[in-house]
Amino acid sequence: MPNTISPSSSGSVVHEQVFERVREAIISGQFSPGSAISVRKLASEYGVSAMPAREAIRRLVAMGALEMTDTRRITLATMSQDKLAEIGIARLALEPVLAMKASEKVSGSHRAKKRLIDLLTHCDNELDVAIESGDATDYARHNSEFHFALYRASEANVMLSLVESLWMQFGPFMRVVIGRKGTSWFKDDKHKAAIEAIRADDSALLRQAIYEDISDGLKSISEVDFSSI
Amino acid sequence: MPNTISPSSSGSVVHEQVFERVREAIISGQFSPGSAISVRKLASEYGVSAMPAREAIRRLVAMGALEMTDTRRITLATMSQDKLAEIGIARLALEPVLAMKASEKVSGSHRAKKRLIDLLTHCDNELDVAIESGDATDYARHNSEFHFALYRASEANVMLSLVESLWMQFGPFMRVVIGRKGTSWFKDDKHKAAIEAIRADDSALLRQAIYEDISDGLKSISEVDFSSI
DNA sequence: TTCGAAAAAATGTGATCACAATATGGACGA
DNA sequence: TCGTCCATATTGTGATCACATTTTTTCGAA
Repeated sequence: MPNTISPSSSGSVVHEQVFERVREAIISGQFSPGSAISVRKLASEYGVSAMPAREAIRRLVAMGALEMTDTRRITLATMSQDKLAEIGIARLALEPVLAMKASEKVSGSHRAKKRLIDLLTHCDNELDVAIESGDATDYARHNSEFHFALYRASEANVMLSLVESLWMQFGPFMRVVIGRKGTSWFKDDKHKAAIEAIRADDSALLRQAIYEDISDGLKSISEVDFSSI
Repeated sequence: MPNTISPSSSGSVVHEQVFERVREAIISGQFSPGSAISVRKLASEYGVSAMPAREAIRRLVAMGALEMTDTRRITLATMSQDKLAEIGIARLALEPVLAMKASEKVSGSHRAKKRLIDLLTHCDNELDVAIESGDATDYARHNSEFHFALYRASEANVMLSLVESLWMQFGPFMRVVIGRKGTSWFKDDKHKAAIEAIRADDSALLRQAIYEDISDGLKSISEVDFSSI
């Protein structure tokens, strides 16, 4: 039981720790779309009682990461053409703005800017390793880490929460697509361009880079056959 | 205790009914920003046990409608200049798109289009009554009803959920602002222009009308003194 | 072997209790 | 009158149980 939650985990509230763990797992694609989740299974998996698992699940359902069937069964969110289109529109509308805000935030402080650039460079390097090795799970995790490291720097928590919700909804689906098409299909991201834009304090250019990064990614998966996922 | 939840309420799940009731109350501004909420109080107010109240609260916290203090107290979300700016950006990015999608959805069916126009006209008429009578609560409720009647017609549930989250966050604050400045301050909305745009199947024009409606509303409250709310 | 009905297991939900932490109100002293 | 401290009430959280419903498995008949 390597997933057992230790008392030292961040946040002394158990249901919060469960939520964070599951969130991480969902975004990095460790669950399959439509797969079943249950209160007791989740509880025993993390070595907690039913209550924290219930609360974490309730929260994940509210964020759209989990769905409840008509018979009150809990599953991971599924994907459809329409839903993916919606998520694409929302991502393109929100994430470039977050990126721009992040750039503007750190442009005033050399220290903060360097810290962000270093962090993003680190994430991107790990991403390149994942692409090289073809590990879809690592790719999904490090790609999300790159984006959210950038977005978090904007300190725009309201919009950040919306974007998190979006990522949790397409994360499991994205993981399947990556595993099917191969990580190399997604190697031409705009991450290095984004880092350079931050370095140049060019928030408009960063906005453009993130927009294209998202747009390209969406294009890569638009011709996927949904019926088999 | 007129708020007691009856067994016949929609959705046989109690915590869902509690959630809906509180959500409605929050959007229509029946709570003050920062006011205290507790599990047991909410439970007794709706005549239910603690569990459904807990689950409803958890869900509302996940949507940003409620906040948890550092000492684990539950309060209604508060507002700040930064937060309002974020909400404004997100609203302007998402809601006009929802409106456009709604217009495109109903433009194919005369019956659906007429139904939507009638519904929106009804909402707008009630809104005018609220403006006339100066009832801030009625204004808040009917204004939200107008917007969401439109957005729901888009059948874009992912984006709709994001927008709902935004409204629940600024709803209580908005209610205070309306009560302070008076409903007549908000009488120059673009609702009638929006209805006409739908009638003309001009989704771009509708998009513009909703954008301006939101933009004007934001402008009206941008000079509010936050420290007293 | 296959299909369907019955038995068994699993599941979400609601209710209640215990507990540690926090907030509240009042008494007391300066 | 004002601040400090303490007793009390309130609160979020976790744990456990019961129950109705649903899912899964089992087993026997065709």
